[in-house]
Amino acid sequence: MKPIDNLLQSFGVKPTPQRVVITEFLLASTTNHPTADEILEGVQDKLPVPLSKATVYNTLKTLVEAEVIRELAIEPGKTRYDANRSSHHHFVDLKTGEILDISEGAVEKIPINLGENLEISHYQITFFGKIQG
Amino acid sequence: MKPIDNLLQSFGVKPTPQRVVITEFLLASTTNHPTADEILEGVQDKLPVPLSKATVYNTLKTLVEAEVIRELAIEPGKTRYDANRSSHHHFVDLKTGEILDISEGAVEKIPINLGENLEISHYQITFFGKIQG
DNA sequence: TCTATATTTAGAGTAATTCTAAATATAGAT
DNA sequence: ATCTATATTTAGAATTACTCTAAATATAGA
Repeated sequence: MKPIDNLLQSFGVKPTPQRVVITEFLLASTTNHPTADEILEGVQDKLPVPLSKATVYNTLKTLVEAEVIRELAIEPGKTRYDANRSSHHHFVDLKTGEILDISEGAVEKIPINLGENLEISHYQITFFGKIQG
Repeated sequence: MKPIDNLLQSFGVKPTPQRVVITEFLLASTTNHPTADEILEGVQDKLPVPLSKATVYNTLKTLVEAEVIRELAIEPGKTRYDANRSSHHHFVDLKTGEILDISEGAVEKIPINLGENLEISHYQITFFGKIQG
């Protein structure tokens, strides 16, 4: 059995061909965090049957709910998807819009206390800047 | 002259009635960070003329470009607007979706070094958690 | 007041996402 | 292997958030 099949199984998701190729595509997309359209575009040739956008959206929803992938709200109006399951932050290149993952270990832990009434479960930092040539 | 008129003037934005009521509405919305639709809904009675959604979107764009307000990408698919111009982060209540501003001073500065090739211009933290009753 | 420019408007258009209903695939019972 | 119930996928319609267009209105400066 393919390793992706195992991954999906272990998250309780039945590994259909559509889900497998979409998950593979996302795992291979380390710096672009594609949108649903980009996923459809990048994946449709990898199946012997036509792939509909409804399936892409259904699959992404299934994978998000099973916590195989994460949804990203970085630019207004566009939902991007991220298959990096380790805790991490993001760096957005102000020139190109490229989005890099920043491992949690790269950023010192913030000592936080926002007051007694705010119980923090997690936080997410988005850095904006330029990638040096 | 109204203080809002002055505020808009000082950012180089001509204070039309539509812009004034939209800016007032946003300044009064400290915990909900409304969407364009919520703004249209909340503001249309405050003018003697009908307010069109094109005007709401035009005005929001003008205000964002003039840096009177900020656009927020927190939930996928919805753009929210924030008239708090001081540097701040956000706290999202996982139960209600309510979004609170967290002043920059409430969070210790992070000593950051993401490597030589990443030049950070600013960062933005989103905290997720629960507001204690 | 006149004229040029800016702003606003209603409604059409577009892009991203969701819904619907039918077709196909799959898993488990026989 | 076959049958049947359930899950998945599909094409296309529908919805939502947003943008565009062209005409009407308002405003600023000559």
